[in-house]
Amino acid sequence: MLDIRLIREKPDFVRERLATRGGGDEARVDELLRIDAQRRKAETALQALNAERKKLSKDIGTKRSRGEDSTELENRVRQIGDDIALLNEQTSAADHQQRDLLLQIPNLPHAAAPVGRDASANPTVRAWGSKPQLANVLDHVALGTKHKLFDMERAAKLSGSGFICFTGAGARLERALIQFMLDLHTREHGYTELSPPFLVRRECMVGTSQLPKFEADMYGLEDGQLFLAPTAEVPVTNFHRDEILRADELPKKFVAYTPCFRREAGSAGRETRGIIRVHQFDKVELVKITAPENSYAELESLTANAEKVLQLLGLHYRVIELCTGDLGFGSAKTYDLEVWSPGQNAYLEVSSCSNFEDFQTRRMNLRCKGTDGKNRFCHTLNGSGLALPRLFATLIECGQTADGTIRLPEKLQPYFGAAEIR
RNA sequence: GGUGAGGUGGCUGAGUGGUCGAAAGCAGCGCUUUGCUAAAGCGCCGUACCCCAAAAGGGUACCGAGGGUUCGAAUCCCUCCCUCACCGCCA
Repeated sequence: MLDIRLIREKPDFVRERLATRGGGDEARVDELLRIDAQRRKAETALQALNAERKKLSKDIGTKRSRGEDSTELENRVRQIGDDIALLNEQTSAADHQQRDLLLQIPNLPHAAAPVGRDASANPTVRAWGSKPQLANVLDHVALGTKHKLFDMERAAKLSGSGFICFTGAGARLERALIQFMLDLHTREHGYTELSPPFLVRRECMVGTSQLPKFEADMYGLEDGQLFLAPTAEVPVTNFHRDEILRADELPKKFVAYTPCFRREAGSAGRETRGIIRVHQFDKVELVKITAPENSYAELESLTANAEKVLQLLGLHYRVIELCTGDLGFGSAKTYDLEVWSPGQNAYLEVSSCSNFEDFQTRRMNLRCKGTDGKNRFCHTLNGSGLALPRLFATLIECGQTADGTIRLPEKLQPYFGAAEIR
């Protein structure tokens, strides 16, 4: 959520930054300014009336205690009460209107973000490794079928299309990857492991900005209050919601494994083959809560932490920075990690590392006390470390050998319990 | 799911209709005293928003959340959330 004061004081700046996203949100600034002015006007009038009522009510108390007649005062206060009720309604209506609108407006892209319309304008920041030389490449679907690593048809029988059921060695490989990544981030990178609930309240979804705008993409329970978490970002970032953290306990670094549930409404057709895009997938997520001045340095290290997974698995990848038009709703700056999939003959996004600055903490009222004793909104960051299905797919594709076995990276072998899948 | 007891400032905890944004204690900050530490004394010590060009200053709201009663609500009533205890059910 943007700061209404920033919008009030620098409307042109806000319009200009929003315009770089290409979503047309800059057009809402004027509406917001109008509501803000209304709100403040009503609030000022309301406060004046409240002050008067407060004073007169005390006078009534005084008069009564002296045994004097206070009927006239009471009538006056009663009248003020009616006016207050009216103004109160106006004030809270304007207040809600303002908040509702603010919740719909995306974050401002970082000043240095590459400006562009869509993914084609995303610059590559760096790359690691090189494409493997493979002959007669089978893609992950063929490999998975051949080695019985997952069963798409039976998963559809259970839950419909877009679901996957890992089987046998495939299920074990999935589990090994999760364990491997959790160990790496907790032991080598200093993250605290969280195992959060997968169902989260509506407020949490608003806090991390999945709601109100993207409700159609979420799985909600019937009561409308609980949602299946679309990413561990939601429960983990909201862990400290409504708190004031001490400066000396920052940054908070959390890692969590959870399944992720997404309707992916309207996304069928592209990049949906096999297990590339499903309604439920596993992910290990990194989350940081930082002091405002450190968040960009923390984004670099968080991204490096995610990259480390791919490096240890020996998978070729590139890091791209999202341009303004491709940036997620709440993010000010995002790096995507894309791993090379020989089967898809394409790079696949396996991680998205973002700095939300105070966009989320404003929504969830998460602050920290500065050394000057003043409360400030923390900055939040998150990144996949990593998403499982695409990593799984790439791993088996890259591990395929001429003799038909799938060779696993050395680092993973102790977790899987074998060097290869036969 | 049922019954009962609760939710007050960083913490403990008083407060059942008016002068209560809220006693007191602890923690924290400043000053005084002191050879150091300690102790004692004094003062300060919540958050958000509004007015003001800004500062100074002034004001309003907030005692789990939201409604209601009342001239006036931390205090009375209703709904919800949460915590604790016991019962039921259950991996």
